[in-house]
Amino acid sequence: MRPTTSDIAKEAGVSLATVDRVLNERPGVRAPTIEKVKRAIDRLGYVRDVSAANLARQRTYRLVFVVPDGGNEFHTAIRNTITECSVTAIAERTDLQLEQAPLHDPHALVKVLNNLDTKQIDGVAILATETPLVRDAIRHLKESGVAVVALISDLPNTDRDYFVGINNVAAGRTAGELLGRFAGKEPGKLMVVASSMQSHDSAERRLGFDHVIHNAFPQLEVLPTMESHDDLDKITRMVSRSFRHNDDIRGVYSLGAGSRMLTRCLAELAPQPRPLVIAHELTPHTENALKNDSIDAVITQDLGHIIRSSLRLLRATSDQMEIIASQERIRIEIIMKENLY
Amino acid sequence: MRPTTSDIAKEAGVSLATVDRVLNERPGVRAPTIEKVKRAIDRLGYVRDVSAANLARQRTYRLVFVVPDGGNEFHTAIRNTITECSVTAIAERTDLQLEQAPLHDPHALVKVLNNLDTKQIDGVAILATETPLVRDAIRHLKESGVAVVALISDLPNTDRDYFVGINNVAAGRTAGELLGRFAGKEPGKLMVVASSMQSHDSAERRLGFDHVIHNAFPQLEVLPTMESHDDLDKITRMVSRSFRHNDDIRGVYSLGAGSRMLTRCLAELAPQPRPLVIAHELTPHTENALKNDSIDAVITQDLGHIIRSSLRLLRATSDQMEIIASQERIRIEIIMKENLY
DNA sequence: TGACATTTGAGGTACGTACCTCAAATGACT
DNA sequence: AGTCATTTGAGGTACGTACCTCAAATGTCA
Repeated sequence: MRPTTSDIAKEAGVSLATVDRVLNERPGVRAPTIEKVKRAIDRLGYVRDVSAANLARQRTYRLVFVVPDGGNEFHTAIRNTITECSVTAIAERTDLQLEQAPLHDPHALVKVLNNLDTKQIDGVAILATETPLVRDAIRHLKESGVAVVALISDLPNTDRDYFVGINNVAAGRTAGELLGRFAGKEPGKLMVVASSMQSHDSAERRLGFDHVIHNAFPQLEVLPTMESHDDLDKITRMVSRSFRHNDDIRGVYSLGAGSRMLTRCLAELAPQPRPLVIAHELTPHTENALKNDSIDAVITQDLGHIIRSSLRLLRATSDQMEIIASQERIRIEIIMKENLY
Repeated sequence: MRPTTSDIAKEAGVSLATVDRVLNERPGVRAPTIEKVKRAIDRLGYVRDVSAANLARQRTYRLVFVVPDGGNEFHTAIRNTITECSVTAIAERTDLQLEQAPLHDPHALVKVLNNLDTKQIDGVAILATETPLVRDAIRHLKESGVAVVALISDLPNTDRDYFVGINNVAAGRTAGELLGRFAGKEPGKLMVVASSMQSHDSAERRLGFDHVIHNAFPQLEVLPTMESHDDLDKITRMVSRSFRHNDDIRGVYSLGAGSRMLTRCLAELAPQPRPLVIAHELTPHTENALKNDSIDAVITQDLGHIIRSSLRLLRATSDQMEIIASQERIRIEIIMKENLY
């Protein structure tokens, strides 16, 4: 049987109330007494029964996810995953609230963050790009005792507690290795398309990609990044010009999540047989593209894992509990037609 | 606030005791009353507070994992993962017990299974090959009210409640697609090595592999499977003979987890540049092999996810709770040097 | 030593559910 | 209508922890 608080009280030779004060870090216990209790806890191997504790505490975790509104199918997928998780989260006494803010509008985002009632909230998960304004807003949240995690794109110079997502340099390297190996020995050029190089992750992916291609596949030349800014006409013009100027394009790397436009304009513009295509983020669209062979591979991260990991981290942080880092690592996943299901 | 049993009692116009009888399927309630209560449950969206229930019930889940002893580094990794998980499982009122049985000795396995005290146990997770004896033992467990899941290798013709692992045909297809694409257009032969074709998973992987190579990469020829039976001399002889007879071996596919011997004998026997190598299961050894470029890719499944998913499924089954299938799917992961970390 | 603050103990209630007992109400059947 | 079995209600205790109050014990300092 697991030891209970009373067992500790007996073992330490103190009363239940004192054990309780130590366990919940309530004031009014002298240092030596605290030590006595802690030693008893160690000796008996006591672990607090979280279920009973939450029951007694009537504890419900109130967590907020702040993610971009509208945007591409990836952002939609994120919002859907959060909504899905909020159902099962109820069983773990966790209320999820979804807040949206325009992706490239720091002011709007900060307004959302500052409007959060820090008294009511235990943690916030944020998917955004880092700006000084955002840094200040996060500092304010942390100072109010709210746990903060960065989602998918890290906010390294802020006070966030954790980053939940993949290493984007490594993701770019993975794309490079895959594309390089698929391309074979013949020389050729690689097109790189992003929706915007504003965001940390795109820049990091490009970095990793270039590095691997340059070192391991020198026969391939990486062309400058084309930024679509989510504008179909613009990207069509750029891609079309690129194909006219370069007759030996072996592959295309889509850095961001806006692959929908890319595949559409490739279908029109690309010579046959089409160049290799590697994109990021598994969405209904890229899934389809894999199935009908218009994309060769997708580098992705499991959104369900990301959200569930965020939940665990936010809860643990606001309870000041320890976390097992190895169980929270998000893998860089490679999805091809055959391991899609 | 979540509705409680008393809320249901009020809503249904019955007493708390009756609600309790319905919830816990105790006898002595007439059908129409049961209906009334169930409708109230639906109307209020009541979900039983599992923590409180377990607390009241003094419920601890006693689960047993039966996995192969000794064996290769993959089996060691499984045992380690189970041991790791058993620590965190305590916080969820779950006691894990690890039982070992020789991999290819059905009698020993069945002895272990039959020795389990079904009165004391809530669920069993089994990693084994299917034989009639095993089928009977599992039936017996199920009849005694024990939940059963098959781990990693399915036991399709038994009474197991769930299979936790990847689709091995798809895994073989993935290996095929990867190897085919890496190999390029030139013709060549592919060596396939397994520790034993006894096990379902090896056979299924081979099936998927052959299928993809045959249809998508007809320039490649798949050689007959070589069975190592975990014998280094034997596998060395076979591989050596194969290299002598075939001068155009482009790739090697290691079906099972026994890649350690394979890479060792490839290092000695394979011509330079070495053929492509794809193996299964990420272990310290394959991880190392990826790092020093003696393997090109590893197809794997996340053992942590598998164990944790098994825990959820076993607990849910023995509580007769519903499962969210989408959250329990195990992905076929592709690991290369760059997404290893 | 007395006054006072701090620390400790004792006891209580609460959380939501499980499970028990006993009495009361209801229904079925003669 | 009376008997009896079945169904329902009322009330209780318990699980392990949190958090509250009040009294008692202990320590500190003048």
